Amino acid sequence: MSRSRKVEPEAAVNAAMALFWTHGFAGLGTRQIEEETGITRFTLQTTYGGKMKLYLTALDAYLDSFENSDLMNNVEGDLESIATFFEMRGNSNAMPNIASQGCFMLNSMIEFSSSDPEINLRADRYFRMLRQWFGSALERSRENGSLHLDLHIREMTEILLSTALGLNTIIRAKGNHGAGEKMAVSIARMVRTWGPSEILPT
Amino acid sequence: MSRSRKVEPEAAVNAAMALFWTHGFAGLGTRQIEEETGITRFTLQTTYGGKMKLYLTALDAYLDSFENSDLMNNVEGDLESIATFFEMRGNSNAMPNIASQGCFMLNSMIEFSSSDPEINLRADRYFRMLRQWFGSALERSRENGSLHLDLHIREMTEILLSTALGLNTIIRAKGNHGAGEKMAVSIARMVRTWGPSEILPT
DNA sequence: TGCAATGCTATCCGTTCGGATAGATACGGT
DNA sequence: ACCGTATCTATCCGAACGGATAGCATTGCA
Repeated sequence: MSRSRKVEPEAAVNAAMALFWTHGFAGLGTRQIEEETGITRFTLQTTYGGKMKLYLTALDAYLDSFENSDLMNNVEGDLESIATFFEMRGNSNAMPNIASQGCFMLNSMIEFSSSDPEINLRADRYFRMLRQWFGSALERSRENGSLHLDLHIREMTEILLSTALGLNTIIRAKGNHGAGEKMAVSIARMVRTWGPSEILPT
Repeated sequence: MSRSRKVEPEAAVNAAMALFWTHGFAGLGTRQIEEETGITRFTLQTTYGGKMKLYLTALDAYLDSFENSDLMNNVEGDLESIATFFEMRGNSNAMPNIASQGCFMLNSMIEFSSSDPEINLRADRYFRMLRQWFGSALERSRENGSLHLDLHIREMTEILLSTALGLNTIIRAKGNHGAGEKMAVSIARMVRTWGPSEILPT
């Protein structure tokens, strides 16, 4: 058989994910990938198919872990789950350090604009996931009778999507979750006003 | 005296703005700047101080034109102005083509993260402008009695900021304003529910 | 009409880019 | 112990990068 790998593929992809997440695609060189992941430039070509393929692999891994997270698979999700989602995103203690770099998928969409079909596919997957999760949580709230009747679920879903993107933007721009805390708390509180009680504690 | 310039500085900076806006900083080479703006690489160094300085100049011009726009200087701005702002942003016919590339400042924040002090200064200016405009429009609505008493102006300002960022993100990701229309309309409608009448037409 | 000033053209520089290649090395089945 | 195989190390490549420089062209004023 063959010589054993210096770095396990999973660890390598995770390390590459963090690097691309932080520096973007154009901002990260293959030599830096080599240094910080342990992947040699040779292996980058032969095993991972080059820089762009590795990037897409890392992005897929990112979306996979998002999709497989406890949060996204909580079949009991309702209005309160949504509020908690935003509160967590803006809380430094609840999030890993890397999340201070915003959202990898969002960063990717901004860098590539809509010019790369492979990126577009993944962006669509991301939007689908978020809309689906927000939408079904709102539906569940409606069924529970804990959502105002005059709210449009489709429209509220768009609102939630936009605020989630905005929150990740400001976190990246400021470089820490704390900077998004005020925004996250505001969003969470707004979401709760969509529930039956609309009294806001001051 | 000296030889006259081939390209007027203002036109050159505007052309550079559109290029950086579209391709980002790392994604745009000095030779491409040369070809598409008429600025020679020589002049880029001597007159504009290099690629980064030109980028910052273009970014400042972007923020200036934003600050000096009719919209931002409407001293009568209220809840309806905010709703209109979002509707316009998502309307292809009301926006210049370049706006399908999202917001130059947002793109810049994502690309540079929080690593460049010069970019951070401009990001802060941008946030200040948006928060100030949203905030004062909300205050005016409150004074007019056309804002729900139980709404917190500071928190609604954060919501509006996040949705504005999110809207620009999705427009860039999709490559056209139309893609943001559903989101924009949803945001506008939510804003109007903050007014005295909370009945939503279906 | 000549002169000083400035932008122009053309070329060169060193660096870094992503990727390719050749030979050394380590591994596991036989 | 040997051998095939896959990964390693160590280069090398052409291209593109941002920037620098020398000399030509053009300008308005003296």
